[in-house]
Amino acid sequence: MYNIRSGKELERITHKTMADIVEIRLREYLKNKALRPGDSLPKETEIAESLGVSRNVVREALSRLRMLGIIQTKKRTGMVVSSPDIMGSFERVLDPMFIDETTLREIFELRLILEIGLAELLFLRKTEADIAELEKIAKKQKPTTGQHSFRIKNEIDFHGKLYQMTGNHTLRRFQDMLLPVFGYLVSLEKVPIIGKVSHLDLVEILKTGTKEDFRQGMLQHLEHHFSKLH
Amino acid sequence: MYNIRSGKELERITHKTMADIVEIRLREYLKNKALRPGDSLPKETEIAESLGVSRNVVREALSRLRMLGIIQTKKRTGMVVSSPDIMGSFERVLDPMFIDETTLREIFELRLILEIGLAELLFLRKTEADIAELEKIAKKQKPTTGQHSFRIKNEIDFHGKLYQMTGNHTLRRFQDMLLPVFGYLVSLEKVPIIGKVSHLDLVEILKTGTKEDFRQGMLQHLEHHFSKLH
DNA sequence: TACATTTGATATGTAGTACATAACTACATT
DNA sequence: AATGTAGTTATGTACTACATATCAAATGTA
Repeated sequence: MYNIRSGKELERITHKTMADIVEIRLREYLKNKALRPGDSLPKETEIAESLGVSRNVVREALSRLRMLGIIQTKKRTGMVVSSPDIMGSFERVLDPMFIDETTLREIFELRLILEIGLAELLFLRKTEADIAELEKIAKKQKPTTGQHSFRIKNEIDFHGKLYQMTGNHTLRRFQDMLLPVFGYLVSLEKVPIIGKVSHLDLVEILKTGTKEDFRQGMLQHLEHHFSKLH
Repeated sequence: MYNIRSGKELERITHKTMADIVEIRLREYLKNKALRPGDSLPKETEIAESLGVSRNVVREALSRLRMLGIIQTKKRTGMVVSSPDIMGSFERVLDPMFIDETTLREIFELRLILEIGLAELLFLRKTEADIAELEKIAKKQKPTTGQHSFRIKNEIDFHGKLYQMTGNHTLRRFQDMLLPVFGYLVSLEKVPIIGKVSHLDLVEILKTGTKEDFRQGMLQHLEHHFSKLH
């Protein structure tokens, strides 16, 4: 059960436990049998017997798949394949607590990139109602009375609304998860930095401008973030 | 252990198993004690006793954290907190097999958006050597002899190189994971569609053009994908 | 003293048994 | 036909026992 990757360097020897192996075998099983959500799996005892391991080990592997939402279990009925919430599983590890500084910065960049590309979907799907709501959020922000915590909340509300306006639910949830990372890094700013282009300016562009205008506007709005990249 | 959300509608009753609860409690424990990678956890039997559950249940919960890379275990030494590979955990569920059509489309959109925003990092970090390599990849593609599988591979190589050139490792891996989804959707195309702007054109823009030129070029290159959105 | 070897202790890994519990099925009751 | 009851079954939980890797201290050797 040892695994030495024969490359240039000596890599870490990783020991696979039975639970690891069973997890892999179960994934292969799902793939090979091309099981779709709703299809049912053999019962725990059968799996254990087939693989020649204790039910205990099987349950540890199943517990993982269950957590990810790949399978669902019910007493007496047994187990069925399910469609996992892909963002939910992402969320399980995306905690600034665990993540090293480098990755945090990279995730931050990822967000900036998304924000620029957003214009595409935004101009495809924006509605009058959405723009009105966005404007309401933008107007709440008073540049002078800068309570730091409020500023961040408003920032989140505005950009969150933008993501929601794309009509892409997955994208919206992705941003939701990136928020803690974003918040963490912004909280390091001592002085609140206001971009040359305000939220209200962006709303105006959405009303009367073009996709390209919006991209440029967003770039200006996030200028102080981009300028920190190197 | 029942949970009835008292709202307007009757919502589904969700049953939390002990393993679910223990998983949550362990996450809280890590948070509250602000444990950092390297710090060690109590041993299984102690956790089981503290929480008043069997070691079995504790192991199922730990098995989940272990899979995500949040903790690592060694015999005799015990368990230590670890920094998870965030993309790795994503990978575990991002299989076109499990994902429903709607989410697949949303992920595809996500990729298109990234591709547009990419220009920011690209023009910040491109090097002569990278551009040379990119050009080599682009030249391999012969528009006439269009073996479908080769075309896809070349497509992946080119765009993969672009992501790699951003110097953002997380982004690169993110794209890697999106590839199966991308490949799946592109494979549905009967006739290979060539954009108005070719790979070689994009290379040329990288050499002599501006960020904005590149964004426009990429938009043209992916035009037939964008045109399908609504 | 310095180093190598052996031995024991310890926490995780695996196996197996037993029983609790939810939920389906079929049958009985009104 | 609707409701209630009993039996069956697969998962959920608990407990025990032992295997195994690994660290640390004790022992032996130069």
